[in-house]
Amino acid sequence: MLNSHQPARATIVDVARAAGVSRQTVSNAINSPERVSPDTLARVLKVVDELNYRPSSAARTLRHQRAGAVGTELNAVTDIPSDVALPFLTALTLSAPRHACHMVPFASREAFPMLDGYQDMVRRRLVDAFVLTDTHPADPRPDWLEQAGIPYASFGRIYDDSSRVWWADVDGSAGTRTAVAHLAESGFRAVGFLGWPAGSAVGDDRRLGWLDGVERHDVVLGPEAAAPQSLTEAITAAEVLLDGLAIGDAVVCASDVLALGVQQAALARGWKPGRDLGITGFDGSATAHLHGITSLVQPLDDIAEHLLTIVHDQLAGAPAPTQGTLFLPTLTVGASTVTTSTKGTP
Amino acid sequence: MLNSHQPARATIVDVARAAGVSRQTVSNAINSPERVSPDTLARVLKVVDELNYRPSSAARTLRHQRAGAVGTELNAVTDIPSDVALPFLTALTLSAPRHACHMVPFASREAFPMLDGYQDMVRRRLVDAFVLTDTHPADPRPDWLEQAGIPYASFGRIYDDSSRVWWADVDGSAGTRTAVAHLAESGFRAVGFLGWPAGSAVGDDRRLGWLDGVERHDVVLGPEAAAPQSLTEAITAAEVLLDGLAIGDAVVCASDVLALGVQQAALARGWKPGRDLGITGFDGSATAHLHGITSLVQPLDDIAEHLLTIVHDQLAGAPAPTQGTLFLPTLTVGASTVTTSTKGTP
DNA sequence: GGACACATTATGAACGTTCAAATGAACGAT
DNA sequence: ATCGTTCATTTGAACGTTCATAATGTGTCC
Repeated sequence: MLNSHQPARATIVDVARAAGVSRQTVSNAINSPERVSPDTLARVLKVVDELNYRPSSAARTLRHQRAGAVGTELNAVTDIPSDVALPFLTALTLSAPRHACHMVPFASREAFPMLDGYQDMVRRRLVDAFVLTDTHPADPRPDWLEQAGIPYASFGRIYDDSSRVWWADVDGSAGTRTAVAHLAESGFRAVGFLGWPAGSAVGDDRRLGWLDGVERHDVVLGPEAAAPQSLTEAITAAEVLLDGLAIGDAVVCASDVLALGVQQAALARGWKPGRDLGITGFDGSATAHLHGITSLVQPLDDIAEHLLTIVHDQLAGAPAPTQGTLFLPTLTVGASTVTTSTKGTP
Repeated sequence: MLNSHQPARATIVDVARAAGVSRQTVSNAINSPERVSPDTLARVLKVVDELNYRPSSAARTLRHQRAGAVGTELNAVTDIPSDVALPFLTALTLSAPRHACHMVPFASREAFPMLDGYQDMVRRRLVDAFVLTDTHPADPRPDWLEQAGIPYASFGRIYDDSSRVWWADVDGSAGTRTAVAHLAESGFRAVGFLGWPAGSAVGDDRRLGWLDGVERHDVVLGPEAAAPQSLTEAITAAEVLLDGLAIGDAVVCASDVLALGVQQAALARGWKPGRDLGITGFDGSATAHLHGITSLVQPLDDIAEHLLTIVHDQLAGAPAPTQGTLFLPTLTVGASTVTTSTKGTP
């Protein structure tokens, strides 16, 4: 008996009846208040409040032929989720109400038929648009979505084709340049680099920022090494890298996991991160936070807001921008670049 | 011109016309195929396929007075997200289609007015039910939802009131008991415990499993210590704990972060995790995976499936269960409990 | 005072679907 | 031959909203 029936929910006609006006006047009071006289507006809104009325999103969707929802795929294929996936989804979810929509996540364990989930959501008209993540070269999704006329926005460059403009990304080289500047200010001498194997666009970009930063600031060019996104391999690579560095030097890393590898390798040879060796990571992930590693935090809130603006504009038929947008990461300082320890060397 | 208009989407009447039948027959062909003759069924389904028809979820929602969606709140208040939040949401998202629904996340930066998001989604009829996470004692949500007649299911016990039955959780004591058994089999001698400060129901439960396991298996009771969910504090506590242990002993931890603290403390004194000291964590988080720590993986897929079944049953008016459900975590072995290293001691 | 502009409110229709009830056809049983 | 029965299919209505349009009132100008 407890959960037999939800309390009868008020509809627009209930409000209209109670306020002594017509459906349409209630609709106007909510959607275009300027079209209704001040006193009736007040009366209607009072009733709306009393009855706790909110327009049914389903009815609106049916009428407007617009779901008011944006789909986004959760990566359920790899076991280890990206460190930024949840914060990014949270940022999208927080931004969505500002764009009068909500997010609808979907996922699939199949690696191959990537488009199925997208097709299904479109056909059922559950979403109007998509936010893509983890776009890679030869990604079929942008192509398919454009041909189907479905708006989308990608977190991450679309490498396929430079004519694609519906994306926002983090300015990697600006980030590592900032990291070098910070290390220079903190008094570190030589600055090395631990990146990913060459060929990754994101990684190459971050490496360039390091090179550029070293040139611009008062630090010595240190050695560089590369490792895949794995802690053990990062440690191995870091050990070699540290052989070419001395106490008082620093390492800029292309990711937080790589930075963690450097930190572990440093600790293994008795170097205290921060005091003896500067280390910076990239992404501002929970991993960096947990281990006190200075990192470059991605402005996920801004990016999410921008991406939803993009799809909103597309739905409204606004003209396309001429290019994608880069956002600057911000440096958060952790123990790994703080030289003045309580028992530290001057 | 590119994205001027999406291709005209087929509706049920389009299919009906093309197949030479009525709306309702198409509807039946999709929803109750047994009610339509075999040959017309085939004909209709063929047209459905050709036109790529899928019922509009908005129209269905309006007709059925059911959103076919389940809301779940993303924690946007604390900076550091839970390690299991994303895998759990992914599991829910994967399970949802099996229950003919989809997930709708929502979030708020406000810590205080927790119910606002829930109220809003219900009033707009965007969701039929909720999946709760991070339920805590004196949590207002279960009470409010039950009074409002809104189905819900909680991942995590509802401590308030034992009459609450709409939850599923991980069997913590069974987990740590399994961990002790594994350590005993692996030949570790004494087994200590690093937990959270007493008073947390989850933590106390996991501690009991350790005690119980030590009693049942051929290991010596080691010392115990406590630390909050912070790496630096975990390391500090672990240092004290290790003073009471010797090479060949082990530590069971209430969480992966605590286990990481033990691992770091062990490395700091030159003990190799696995070979010299067994370490187990809890949750099977990305942290544990990254650092090669043996952990107890929560069966998130099963839990998600169960929770959606619960809300589905509530919506269908099925009788309530008599109690919540516990799920057993499974042990994944990492380097932190592997004694036979390539260059190891026999 | 009548025509006109304007502001405000009201009415019919439609979005796409499914339920409830009606229609028609086939088939035995009486 | 007629009457139920059953099965396959169709029709009318409704879910709640907003668009397009119509109706109403209110004042202004000549």
